[in-house]
Amino acid sequence: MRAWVAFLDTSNLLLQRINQQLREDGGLTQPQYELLTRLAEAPDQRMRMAELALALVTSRSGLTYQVSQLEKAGLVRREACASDDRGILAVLTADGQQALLKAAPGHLRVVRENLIDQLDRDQLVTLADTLGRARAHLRSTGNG
Amino acid sequence: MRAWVAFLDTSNLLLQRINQQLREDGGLTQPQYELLTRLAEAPDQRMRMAELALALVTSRSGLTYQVSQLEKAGLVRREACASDDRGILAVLTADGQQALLKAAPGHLRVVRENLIDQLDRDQLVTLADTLGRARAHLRSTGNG
DNA sequence: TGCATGTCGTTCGAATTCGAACTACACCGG
DNA sequence: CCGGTGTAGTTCGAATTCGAACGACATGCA
Repeated sequence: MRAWVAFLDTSNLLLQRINQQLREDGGLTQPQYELLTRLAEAPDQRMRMAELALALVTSRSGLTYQVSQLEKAGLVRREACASDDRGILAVLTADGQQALLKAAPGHLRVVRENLIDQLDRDQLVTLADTLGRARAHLRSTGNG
Repeated sequence: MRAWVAFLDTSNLLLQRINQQLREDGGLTQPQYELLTRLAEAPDQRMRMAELALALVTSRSGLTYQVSQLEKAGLVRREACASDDRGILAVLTADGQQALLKAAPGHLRVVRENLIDQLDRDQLVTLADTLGRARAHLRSTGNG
């Protein structure tokens, strides 16, 4: 249980720092940064809404809101899905790329200073493996 | 970086499950459960507002809101602070105790099933130590 | 004592989140 | 082709969050 409390505290503290950093840096919030990152890593830099919502662990309505915000800011574009008329693809724009490149260094610095540099390499590898395992279990039992 | 992404995902997934479980179980939310727990662990089951806000990693205004909600529900009581006329003490009531006892088993079960049981004892100890270290660093560099 | 600075908790408005209800479309068995 | 069931994305209202501004009190120094 000690582990869980430490886990939650660390998560909250880090998110606090990250949001603070991103706000000083430019107009992005943490959820928005995360969203853009997923799009940047996706094939053709586009993703289905439902898939994106799952990846970001947010509700579909919440995703609709954030994508709308980013679309107004010109960082993301909506596109119809060829294979499914119901589907919408969120696509990263050139401006979105730029915003991500601009915000990335500060973001990486905060994560590095506050998490990575506090641990040695073994601890870090163990942490990634351990949490990867927990995440896999959580995803595999999704709502069932 | 893999570690940080896994960290964030796991945290979000677990919070999702916990909130879902608590909602099915009875009227508490996760932040409220966390708040009551801190009070239950505190000497005389009471804490200063500012101290509580720090412990829960939330804003002071956010804490005011949650304490007001819990006060309306009768689970928490506000008390003046003897040593500082500005201060307010949040105090756990008997009903608050009851609510905590009622919600605890389900909460513990979810954390156990989804995190603790997925790891062996070494991993768990390492995780607690590792995150404890990161948390200590984050707290020691608080806003400075 | 009197003033300057800082802290405590609250209030306020804006932004973000969620779940439920809804519309449009896909898919399957007849 | 056609109804029945399920999924995709959005809209809506309610709840929660934050930061900034505020009034009340504490603390240090002259």
